[in-house]
Amino acid sequence: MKLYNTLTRSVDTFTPINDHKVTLYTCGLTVYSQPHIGNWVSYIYWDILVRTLQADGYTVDRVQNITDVGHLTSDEDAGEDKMLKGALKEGLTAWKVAEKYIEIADHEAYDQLGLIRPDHMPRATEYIPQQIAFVQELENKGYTYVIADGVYFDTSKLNNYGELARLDIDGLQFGARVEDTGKKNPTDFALWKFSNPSEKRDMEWESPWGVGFPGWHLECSVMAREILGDQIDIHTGGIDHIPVHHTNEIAQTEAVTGKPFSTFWVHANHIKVNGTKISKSLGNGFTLQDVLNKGFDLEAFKIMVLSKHYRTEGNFTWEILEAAQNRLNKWRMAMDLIWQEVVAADSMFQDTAYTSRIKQALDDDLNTPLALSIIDEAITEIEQLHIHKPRIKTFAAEIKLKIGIDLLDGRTDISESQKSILALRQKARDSKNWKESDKARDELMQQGISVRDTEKGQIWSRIGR
RNA sequence: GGCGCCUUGGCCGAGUGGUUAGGCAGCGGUCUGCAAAACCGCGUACACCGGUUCAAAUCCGGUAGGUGCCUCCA
Repeated sequence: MKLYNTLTRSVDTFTPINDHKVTLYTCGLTVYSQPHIGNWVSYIYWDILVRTLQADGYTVDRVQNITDVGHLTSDEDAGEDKMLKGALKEGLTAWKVAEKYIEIADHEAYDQLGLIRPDHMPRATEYIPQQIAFVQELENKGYTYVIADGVYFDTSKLNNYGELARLDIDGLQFGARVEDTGKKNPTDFALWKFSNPSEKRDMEWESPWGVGFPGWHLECSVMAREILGDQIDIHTGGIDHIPVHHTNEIAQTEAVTGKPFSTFWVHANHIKVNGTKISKSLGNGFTLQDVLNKGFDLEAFKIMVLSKHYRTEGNFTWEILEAAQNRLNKWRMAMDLIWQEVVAADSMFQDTAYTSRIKQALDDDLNTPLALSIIDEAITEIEQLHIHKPRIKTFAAEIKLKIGIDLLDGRTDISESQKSILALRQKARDSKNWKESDKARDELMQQGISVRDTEKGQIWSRIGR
């Protein structure tokens, strides 16, 4: 398959380090508040990435971390601790806040959105000794220095620092909005922060340098290395991570290992809400529950997300979501044909003609909008009664596997009594008893089943789900 | 202020030099009552100006508007 690599700024053919196994690391959520739809957008794309790699015959070994330790609200010295902030707000300890939102995020991602669960979901707090050991390695190699508030990474020791983001180091200066805390270079970042003695922290640990907590970027480098090894195939994240977080992950890991960290860096663009960006600090993000409360299916939300490419910026409005819901309804209603005895058109449905094109689209840098348009084509052909029931079922199974959307989800044949109403209606129609036939139609409609008359006879479909 | 990105028909959104994207909404029509979320047909779109080329939505330059990062965030 081909993937856009932020390192090279081009769409490159993907080849893993090992023949059939792909190691994949995804930056996970910081679990201090309710996830919003913007958070899920990226994970929906990474889900497609995993599915596509699997369809290409790879075994995917995937790590998605859980950031359950509070790094500061700023990469610099100033700012509040996010976990503490969340804890304070809810009257809980930082540990309890983490527990709460881990549970919520887990439910939303894997139960509600039906994403594939990563193979490893390590928590930052479970890797404290390893993080300390990692900093010691950096210290031994001479990449660190200690100042009043913590242990810092000296970015000037690397000659390729900032390569990923193409940072213009000379153009960066100690900014006016950042206090000068004694860092040697503006891009230097904390590896280990010391606890402020005047402040009570829920989360702090002993270290060779003093009591404190790990810096923001450390956990990803450490957990990726501990679980997947020194070098990985793909590292994913949101575009916001390019200039700082991923840049610093690369700096730390490559300083320790002396080898390229990840072959591919893949970044998802953000979705906006009504044209402005979603930001946790602005608190303007809708949640999955908001989507459900408005009567939409989460699969419609997934379709809305996938109808744009992962690298282009998206926008969320209820109108756009409604269009996606209508599209989903149409797909599902076509599926109802597999329960019905309709006379097929001359040619029969060719599932593989569509699924191979879908695979091709996904292999081309995850072109999900194109893949969805191919589903549209397939559905149109099915609606034209080019039917072959086993192939429609195979097609639906393939869509579920490759796209993660179950077209047959919860759909069943109509009941015997509903079938007899249908038969009665046909009888009434044959004798042109319109009053009776309309009554039957109304009765079925009340049960959520619409009937339409075609030259091939009556066709029913369930409305919505 | 510095560094980026974006601009496709009412809405969403593929497409990177010449061939129909697709969906949603809308309009018209079809199927021997009506209806229908079904089918068929309809929009001749690519911000603006200039350049390159036999040929540009697609390449180059400029203009305008929008937007992102430079503070946490997918």
